[in-house]
Amino acid sequence: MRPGLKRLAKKTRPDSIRAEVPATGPGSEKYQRILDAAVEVIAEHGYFSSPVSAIAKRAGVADGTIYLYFKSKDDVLRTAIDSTFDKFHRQVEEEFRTLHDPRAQLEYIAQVHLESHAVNRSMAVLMQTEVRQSAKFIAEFSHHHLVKYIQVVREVVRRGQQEGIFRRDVSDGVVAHCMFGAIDELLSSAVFTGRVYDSKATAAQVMDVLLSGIQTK
Amino acid sequence: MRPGLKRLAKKTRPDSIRAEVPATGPGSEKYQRILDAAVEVIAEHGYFSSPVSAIAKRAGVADGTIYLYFKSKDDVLRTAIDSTFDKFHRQVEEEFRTLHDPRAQLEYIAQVHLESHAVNRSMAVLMQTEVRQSAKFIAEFSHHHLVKYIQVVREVVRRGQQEGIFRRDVSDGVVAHCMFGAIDELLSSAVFTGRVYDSKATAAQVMDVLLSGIQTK
Amino acid sequence: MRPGLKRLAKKTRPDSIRAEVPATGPGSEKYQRILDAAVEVIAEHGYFSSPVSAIAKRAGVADGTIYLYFKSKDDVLRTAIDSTFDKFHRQVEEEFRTLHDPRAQLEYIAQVHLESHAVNRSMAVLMQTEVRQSAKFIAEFSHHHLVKYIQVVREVVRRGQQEGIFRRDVSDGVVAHCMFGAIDELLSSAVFTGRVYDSKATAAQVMDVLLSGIQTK
Amino acid sequence: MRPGLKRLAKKTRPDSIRAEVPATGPGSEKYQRILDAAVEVIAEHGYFSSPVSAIAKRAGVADGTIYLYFKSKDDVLRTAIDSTFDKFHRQVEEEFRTLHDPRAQLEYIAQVHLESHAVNRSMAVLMQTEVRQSAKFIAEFSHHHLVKYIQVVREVVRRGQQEGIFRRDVSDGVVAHCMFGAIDELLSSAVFTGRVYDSKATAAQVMDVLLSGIQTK
DNA sequence: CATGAATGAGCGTTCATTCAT
DNA sequence: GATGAATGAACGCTCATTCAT
Repeated sequence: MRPGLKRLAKKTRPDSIRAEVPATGPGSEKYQRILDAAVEVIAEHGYFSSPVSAIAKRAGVADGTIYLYFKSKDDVLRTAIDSTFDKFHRQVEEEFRTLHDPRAQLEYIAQVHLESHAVNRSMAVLMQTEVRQSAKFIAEFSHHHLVKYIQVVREVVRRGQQEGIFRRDVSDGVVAHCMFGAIDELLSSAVFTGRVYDSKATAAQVMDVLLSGIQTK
Repeated sequence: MRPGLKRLAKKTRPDSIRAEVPATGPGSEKYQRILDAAVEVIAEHGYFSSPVSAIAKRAGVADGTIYLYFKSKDDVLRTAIDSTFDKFHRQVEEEFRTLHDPRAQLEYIAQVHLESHAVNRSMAVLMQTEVRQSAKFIAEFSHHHLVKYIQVVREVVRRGQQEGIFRRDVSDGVVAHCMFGAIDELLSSAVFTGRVYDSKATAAQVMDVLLSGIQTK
Repeated sequence: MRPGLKRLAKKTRPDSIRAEVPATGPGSEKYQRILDAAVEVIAEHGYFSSPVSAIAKRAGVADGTIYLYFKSKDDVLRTAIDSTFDKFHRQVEEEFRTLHDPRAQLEYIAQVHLESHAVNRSMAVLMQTEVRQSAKFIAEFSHHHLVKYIQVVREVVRRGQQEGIFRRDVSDGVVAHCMFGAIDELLSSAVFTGRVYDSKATAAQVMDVLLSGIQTK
Repeated sequence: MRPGLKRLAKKTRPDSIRAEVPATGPGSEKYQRILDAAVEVIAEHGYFSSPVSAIAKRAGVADGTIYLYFKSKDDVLRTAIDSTFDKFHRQVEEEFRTLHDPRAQLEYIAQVHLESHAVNRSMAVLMQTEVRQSAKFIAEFSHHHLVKYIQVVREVVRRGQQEGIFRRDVSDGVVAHCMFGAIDELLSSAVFTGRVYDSKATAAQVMDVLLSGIQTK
């Protein structure tokens, strides 16, 4: 891509040769190893109780090496959280292309959210423990991700209301927060107790409660 | 030493009466001032960014004084969180003596939970931001409180199921987590955005969703 | 590797002629580029605030390359200072072959010294800011150069005294230090304030003061 | 002084009892010990080669203690340099009250300047080695001090010119820089070689050269 | 010759905790 | 009981230097 530009700048090194992955870039193996190590260590001890040296050790690199790949300790955590949310949103976006029923869409979101536990337990712990921390640098950028998540749910709820599937006399915002909070709490509880569950089945149960309520008719 | 001063200050109250409240115990005024200061400061800057000296300054005492009342910095935070949960449970227990309808009981819990924001904003911030921290010393004992909260809700749900008010085909655990999570997330969102709301009205909305679901009949 | 490129650049000069200048020796182009870059960067930020990587970048070489041409970071600075003093002494020596009047000799030294600002401003800054640093490795070898400078002036003064042009009742050492210090301070002041001046005119003024004093007769 | 104000704020602690010297203030013994240690260590190894830990060790305190008395490592050096210049200016100001002849005034300045070597050799080294360093934070505030010194000399020179004692056809700025430079260089040379001299006699010699020139009549 | 990723010792600074007063 | 000066371990981060390629 943009071959003209590149060729102009580095005429002697054709794109065909190691065009991908700059040595210390996001794609390199060490980059990923550091990220994974950081997620593990921070999940175990918390951000502030995880010295950079502990992350480096877990990743099998020297302390200083971390700073070849990331600007700061903050940057490592930020990157890990960003990429998790990004993956979540990409997955949801992809599925929504073929899944149009609002009920099914909500259930899909619930399921993907709950699956995170199984996919990467450390990351799930980290998301539960650090994302809402009050340290301003984390809180502020994390908040942005949560807002985006809520917005996606709100849009689905609004569409469901327009289509007459959902009640119009409840606030889409309240519903979105309730749904996110319910799922997040189930996940959180599992994270803290070490319980495992079936994501699909649990998602179905949550949706049943959300859609029909718990009161007998 | 300095017996004159002491006598001057306490002259009106014989030692025999103050015996139950040790000078540095939970009842003393300074004890409470330190706790309040800690909650405020930690709510503003986070636990790890709140030096003990900042808490001492806010409380109007010397740094060292804190260690006459608490074993450690951890201990201060732990105590603050403990007492908040204790108060919550006492309040719920008290109300349940006269409030027996499971629906009303759940709504009462929701309302008290949501009210915490208005009652002590700093404490609400702290509960949202520090309680789930992964720093082991906080996470582990916090978990105990959350479990107790969930258990109270589960019992109410189970009673509702026995009384035929709630559906029997949903798990009381899932319902409890959903309810706690929904309320907590609404509170959390308000904390982060600085929004204010009407606790009673919001509690009613949440209960409406939880009891009746969002699906049109 | 990349033999084509190399051959293109050096095609006109057979190896037999380049034999005297080892590839990484003082005569090579890269050697000089590194020295120049070092002087510039150090003049801008100071020795201790100039990472080797910054010098390498400015010189357009890799960090490691510097160590092919110099033993250490110290060595780069030392070499730069050495070569500046050497050039100064060579220039003075050359001129003295045809310039024999002690007054004219002193004025020539003053002028060359003051000209350094115009010739290479970065080098002038570096000479004013780093040469007297207390970091032992710099201070000690710099001192040697200053001593040599003073000695040249002393010899001129002594010759002037022998020739009856200069008073015999003042110490040649004191005079030499006064002259060096006066010129150096004028240069230093210009370096720090960014002022520019006419080297010849300023040299004349300094010599006027030194030769005739400031007192009215 | 300002007893009303003080009494208002601290009514219970009469001024007569330890009215001077706040515990960590500039007057305390440890404050001075740290300053002295810093001057010594920095004079020996240079600012950037003097870890705070080395200064602390020399002062016989823990590393952290330094930060109870100074804001930063910079602050220690800055304070040392400031107080030296302040003392110099106070001394000159004081003497000028009774010493009015411009020639005598210049000679007094020269003498005080040269005496610094004997008074505190480490401080003299530090003044020679760090004051003109290029590290911006030092250079900029140091420059301010040098400018003030030069200004004092210029004023004396101008007064001498008005009184007809000094030639009017030489620039007061050039004369001031020459004089400062000459003295500073003599001092510097003594500092680097370890030579000792008689301040009064040397000051007299410098003034002789400056006033009468080195040329025979 | 040239590269630049990797190293790890060393830096300035913070802060929970202690203890002499 | 109360103080706050003092401690020193621990932190995040930098950078001179090496060495496999």
